Amino acid sequence: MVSGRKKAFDEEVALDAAMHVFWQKGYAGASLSDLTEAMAINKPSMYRTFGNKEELFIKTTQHYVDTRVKHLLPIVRNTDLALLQRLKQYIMAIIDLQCNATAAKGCYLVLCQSELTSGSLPVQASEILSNMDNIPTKEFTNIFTTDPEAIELGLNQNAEQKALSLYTLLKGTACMARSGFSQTELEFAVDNMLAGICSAKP
Amino acid sequence: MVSGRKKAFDEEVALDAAMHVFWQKGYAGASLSDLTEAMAINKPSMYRTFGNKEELFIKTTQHYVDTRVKHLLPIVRNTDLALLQRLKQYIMAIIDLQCNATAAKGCYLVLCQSELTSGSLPVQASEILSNMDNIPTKEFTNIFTTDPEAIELGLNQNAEQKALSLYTLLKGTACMARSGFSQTELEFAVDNMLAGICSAKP
DNA sequence: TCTTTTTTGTACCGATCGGTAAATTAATTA
DNA sequence: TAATTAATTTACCGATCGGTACAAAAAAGA
Repeated sequence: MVSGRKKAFDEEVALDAAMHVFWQKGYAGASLSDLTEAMAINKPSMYRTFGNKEELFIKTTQHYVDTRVKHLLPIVRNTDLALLQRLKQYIMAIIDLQCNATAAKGCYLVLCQSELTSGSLPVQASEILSNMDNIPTKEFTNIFTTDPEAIELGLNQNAEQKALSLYTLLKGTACMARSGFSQTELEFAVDNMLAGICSAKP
Repeated sequence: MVSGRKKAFDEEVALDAAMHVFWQKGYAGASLSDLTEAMAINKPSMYRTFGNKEELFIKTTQHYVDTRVKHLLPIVRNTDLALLQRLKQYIMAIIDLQCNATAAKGCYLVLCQSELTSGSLPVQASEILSNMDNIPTKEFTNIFTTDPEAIELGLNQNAEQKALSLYTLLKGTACMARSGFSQTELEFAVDNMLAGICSAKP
């Protein structure tokens, strides 16, 4: 076994606490004092364990995706359900995350992506957030162009625009959730957008 | 005439420059150095003319509404055009503002409203931004419940939810615009949402 | 010209920013 | 037990934050 004093905190717990700070304040708005206070450790422990503020942010971002976002994908890929049902369930699960998260409202990624244009983010963090900005649209587009049920509904026509419409909606609900709107209030917007996508004429 | 040295800068020009800085960096992210450099004045001139950072922000926020947002309202109130045409034109005019502004992408208000929950905004600025968050929904709701054409289309049914759907969409396009998406790409989302709202069954 | 009024430039304030040096404490190995 | 290794605490670093004191500069009235 490795010798030396034992770490007095759980890295995962500290990471989750830091994630909530970034979720609430963004990258630039979260000070090291905010972070280390929430993580219940002091600065040298943070720097020793996570590197620096940027590396901590990159790790919390990955932690957010791994623990909050990634596990929602099977919902929309579960072909046991009808396509529109899965789509609705998946979108509502995301909105549930946006509205009913324990500490911070809205979406961690949407908030921090708004800092991209500000130029306040370090380069590596910028690239990671920028790359994540295309994933949901690709997922929706892939479903619309390959799923038999989607093709039957005509969703393969202008698939990418329809996918972009859903992603735009989700960014909107993230903002609305941050402003305090409830999942129930936002559900109507989902229904309306889904209805619009299905009624679109080629 | 009032004696004393003449001001060497135009207040309106300086205000517009400050607005663009807040538009790009948000309230907390915009430092006084950023602001005074863009305004081409030094700090004592700024404090003498505008008070402090918060008062400057309040004035630039009002300046944004007055010069960028307010003049779009007649579009949606112009009953010479068919309802859906005006709605589309109005929404597209807002998206034009979000996508094609000279300096900063996205919406000044949406960006700064995301700072509300962060607690990084002074109280008075918070209240102003918070109050503005209800105006568009009220405008849409008012149209849906009073306009004869809207009633004929059934938009008076669940009017507030439909209004909230459009507002959610606009917040989404603001985020998308900030990420670099074009007005053309976002137009499809508008068409889909409008189609969804009109196809909604009571 | 001389005084008064206002703006400007410079230089600074305490507080906080992200980050770290150095010594202490705790756990392991020898 | 002694030596080694790692984590903790405290105290500090230069830079920047929002904000200001003070004196020089420029415009007016007397």
